Amino acid sequence: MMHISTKGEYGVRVMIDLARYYNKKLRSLTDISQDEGLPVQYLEQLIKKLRDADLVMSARGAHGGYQLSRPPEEIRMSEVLSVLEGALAPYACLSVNGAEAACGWDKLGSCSTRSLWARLQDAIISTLESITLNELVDTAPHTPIRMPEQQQNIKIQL
Amino acid sequence: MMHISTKGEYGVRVMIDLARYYNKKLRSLTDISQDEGLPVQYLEQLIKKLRDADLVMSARGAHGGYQLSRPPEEIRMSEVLSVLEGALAPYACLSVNGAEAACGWDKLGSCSTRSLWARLQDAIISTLESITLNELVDTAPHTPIRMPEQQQNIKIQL
DNA sequence: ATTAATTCTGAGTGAGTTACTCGGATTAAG
DNA sequence: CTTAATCCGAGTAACTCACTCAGAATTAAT
Repeated sequence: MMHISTKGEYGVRVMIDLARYYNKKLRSLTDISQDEGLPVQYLEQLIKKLRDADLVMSARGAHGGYQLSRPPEEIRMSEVLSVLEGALAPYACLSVNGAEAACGWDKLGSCSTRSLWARLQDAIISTLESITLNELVDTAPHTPIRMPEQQQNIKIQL
Repeated sequence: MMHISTKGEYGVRVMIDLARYYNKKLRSLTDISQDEGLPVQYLEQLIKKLRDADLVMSARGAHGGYQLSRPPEEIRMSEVLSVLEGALAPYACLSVNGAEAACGWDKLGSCSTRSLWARLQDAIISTLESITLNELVDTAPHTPIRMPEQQQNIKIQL
């Protein structure tokens, strides 16, 4: 029911790749794309978000590329994913700063589902905050691969 | 980033409504629709899933309607939401019976993001399993309302 | 200087999903 | 027989996703 889009999936893979080369050398998108098996031009879009959020730094021109702007152990998955998937709660029910306006139902005094989504959100956020980039690097042996067949969303089964 | 669609949101609201009338009387969709402020014909689709999953029972004809097939305290939100949102993990990375085939990357020996999604899934499932219908009924005072403005997805902010 | 390698940027696109609506068939109560 | 309800399948406008395309800007190496 809940799914991570390829933005999140690919973006995390890019971050893991960059973590492997942290403090070693710059990584170009074509290199990342080949080693991780992901479409370059799509990655350009994703990494722009990561750069805007100051999670990665870039160097332009020949022999340019990207690198993490912080050590992997200081990068939490909550940050990475909220940047990639574009977090924002249009329904103020779930806005983080509770001061925001209420949703349509809430204004009328009874938002029966609010506590449900709130607890779900808490669970998601706290687990993602508890996982840092270096944990993922450690568990994954690095063997460059080719791209699998056409991608789709990754659905999380309940 | 992760969002609950109106299927999940509306479906939960319907279940809460039915829980309020559990063992009292049948509830017709038009009644539910008016009291909860939701489009009838859309609810027809949703409640079909709930019935197929044996979460609710129906009676046809005049004075027909729906009722829960189990007491609210025996209905977990994990059940309700998986029925409504249609759970299935196309990427076997996340299939519940671990015996399934691996995803494209996994076959090649390195699925670096697997442990991340697995931990996220665990968190989501366990929180939803821990919440039963009657909890939501208790916290929400019942005041029939009209439909708010046009609905959209409910996004969960990170 | 020129070329090649790279980041950057904006626009476009085909396929799929979402959130519904429409039209009607079936069933049962009064 | 009429009315109230569940059932069922199809259709649709708007949106999102997962990309691609085309090209401008920047820099290193030759």
